[in-house]
Amino acid sequence: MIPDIPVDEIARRLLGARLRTEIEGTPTEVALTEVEAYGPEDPASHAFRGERNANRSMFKKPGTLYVYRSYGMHWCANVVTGPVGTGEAVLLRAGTPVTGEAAMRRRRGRDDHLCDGPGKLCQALGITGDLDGTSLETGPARLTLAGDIPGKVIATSRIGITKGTDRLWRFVLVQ
DNA sequence: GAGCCGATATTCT
DNA sequence: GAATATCGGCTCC
Repeated sequence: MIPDIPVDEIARRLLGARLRTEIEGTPTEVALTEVEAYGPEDPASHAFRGERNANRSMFKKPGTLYVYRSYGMHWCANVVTGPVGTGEAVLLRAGTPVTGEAAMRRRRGRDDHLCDGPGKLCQALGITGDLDGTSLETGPARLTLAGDIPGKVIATSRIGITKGTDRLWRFVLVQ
């Protein structure tokens, strides 16, 4: 499912892809609009200092879902990309609702800003640490790549990091 | 809309 | 004890 190309190129191609979850019988789906790539020898990456308990699934095979807790209270979802053991992943930062918007409102407890941030995206889709390490092909959360990128892509520096800020590996879909 | 700030878990120094 | 791939609520324009 994940092509064998550099992680930043994969990140770019994930824009417009559909991420669908079916949690407790409730289907929800978004189209991705914002992602960030994290590569090997990348000081901003969780994998930079090697494999640990918390980032174990980042080293699994491409197409694995890597979920981690951020700032103690939010979940963030990543798509593992590199071959087994490399620790490459793409952080899914934001999307637009496609199906199950009512369920997203319920989970989020509000009617706006449903999935315009990494933590919010996970909450809207019902993604938690329980899904860490599951397959995006056969698990409760599934990814479908878009044929073409539906719009214009801009690349910027990544958000919320202090190292590796020179890499323009944050990709945002506009229009 | 921009800017501050508190809440909170896990890891590393 | 500090840092961190954040969010939401609150201010003040």
